[in-house]
Amino acid sequence: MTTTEPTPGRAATRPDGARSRARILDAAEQLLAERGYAGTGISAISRASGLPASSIYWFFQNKQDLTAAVIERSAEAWLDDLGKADLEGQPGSPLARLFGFAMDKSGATLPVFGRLAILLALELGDRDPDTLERLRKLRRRGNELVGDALEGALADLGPDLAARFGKELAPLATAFAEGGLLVAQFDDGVDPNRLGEDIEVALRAIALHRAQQETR
Amino acid sequence: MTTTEPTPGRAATRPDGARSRARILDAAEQLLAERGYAGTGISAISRASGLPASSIYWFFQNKQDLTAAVIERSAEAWLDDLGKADLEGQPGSPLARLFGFAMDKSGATLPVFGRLAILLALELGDRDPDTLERLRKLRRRGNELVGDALEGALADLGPDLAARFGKELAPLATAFAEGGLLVAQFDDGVDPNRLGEDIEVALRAIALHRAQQETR
DNA sequence: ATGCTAATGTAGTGATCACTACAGAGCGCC
DNA sequence: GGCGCTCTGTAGTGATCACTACATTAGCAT
Repeated sequence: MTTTEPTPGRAATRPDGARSRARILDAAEQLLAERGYAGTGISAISRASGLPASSIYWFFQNKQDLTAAVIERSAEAWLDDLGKADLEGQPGSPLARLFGFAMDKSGATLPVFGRLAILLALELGDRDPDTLERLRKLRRRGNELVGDALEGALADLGPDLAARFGKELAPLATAFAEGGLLVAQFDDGVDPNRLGEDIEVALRAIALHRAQQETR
Repeated sequence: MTTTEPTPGRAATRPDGARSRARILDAAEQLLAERGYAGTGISAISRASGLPASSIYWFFQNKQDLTAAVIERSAEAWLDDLGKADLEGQPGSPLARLFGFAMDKSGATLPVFGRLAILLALELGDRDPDTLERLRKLRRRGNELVGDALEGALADLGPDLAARFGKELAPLATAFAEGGLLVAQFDDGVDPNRLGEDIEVALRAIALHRAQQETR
């Protein structure tokens, strides 16, 4: 019931086929992140990609399947960025570097996958548990990367505490980042350029606070 | 062009009319907060409210008008709650009390207006500037209330700093709260019950950090 | 009780929805 | 050069979309 496979949804074999598939994914990604699932029609994706609906249904079983592919691909890109940011020897603290990469290149907005994840999770909710679970799993992988960077940022608390709170607080860190970037888009009063620094300060304080609470 | 008034959208004059209007708003509010704008059909609202579509169009001009009314009403309820929480002499710090009220009674979820605002802002975006502006204005009123509570929570920094950072950081506080509650709904690892405390610690640290940065 | 109109019921408008059937184009391989 | 399969173009499916026209019911005032 949860597995899906009526008309397999072919993979591209010829080079122009692969290009078409990518164009469809591009168009669908942009539209889904911008207007949500229900607000994005197949005809709109067809128009934006320049390919007929029959091509869309050649590569993908149905709208859900296409959406799943979009999610997967945009998450891949996001995780790649996070991974790169975590490694390269760049200036700034690990967390600040991470937020530099996490923010969209075009400005101080949520990365596409973040928008997609929040919008789809809100809109589909419990009515599409498959998609929800897919998003959960991908976010968890992101949180692991954030956790590594956070551990680095908390190094001055000592290795034990840093390791523990890096893992423990990673979801909170992404939550704050997403909330901040989200709100910054339609609410002046949140400065996205200070967010990285703010969040780092915030998490260090929270870690210290939790540590103190326990020793007492 | 921005003003809307083709078929005025009557107000209820008879008591049963008022009840019907409220039922329509109830159903629309729940569905909109759950499935978004595009995902909520008039027929679904009709079904959920038990009233025919013609009644919906008796009270409201069109779907946009109905949505605007839903936003306005749910914001009113939200601001009421925030106001009450700010005044009553209850235990806990002002901010923690605020989050107690801000969270939905049914559990640790975003209040309906918060969900509505984020979902609609994400989904409609720049394509519906009227709605966006309406949301902005209501959120600003909420931020004022949060600012007052935050000022109380930062009282130990001295009256000047408390007043300044209460106002300055209020949008960030709501952003963190919204991000946290949002993520907590589909991501374990964020404990909504600790959020109030976490955010208070976070904001105090951020305020101190900013103050220190300036005096140096 | 009668008249007025607020509110509901019924039926339908054209447009768009996701999706399909199927023929034709054009590339890849022998 | 010809065959086969991938991909595209055209056309149309029934269902649902927001919304309307209009007749009918039912509450209120006099």
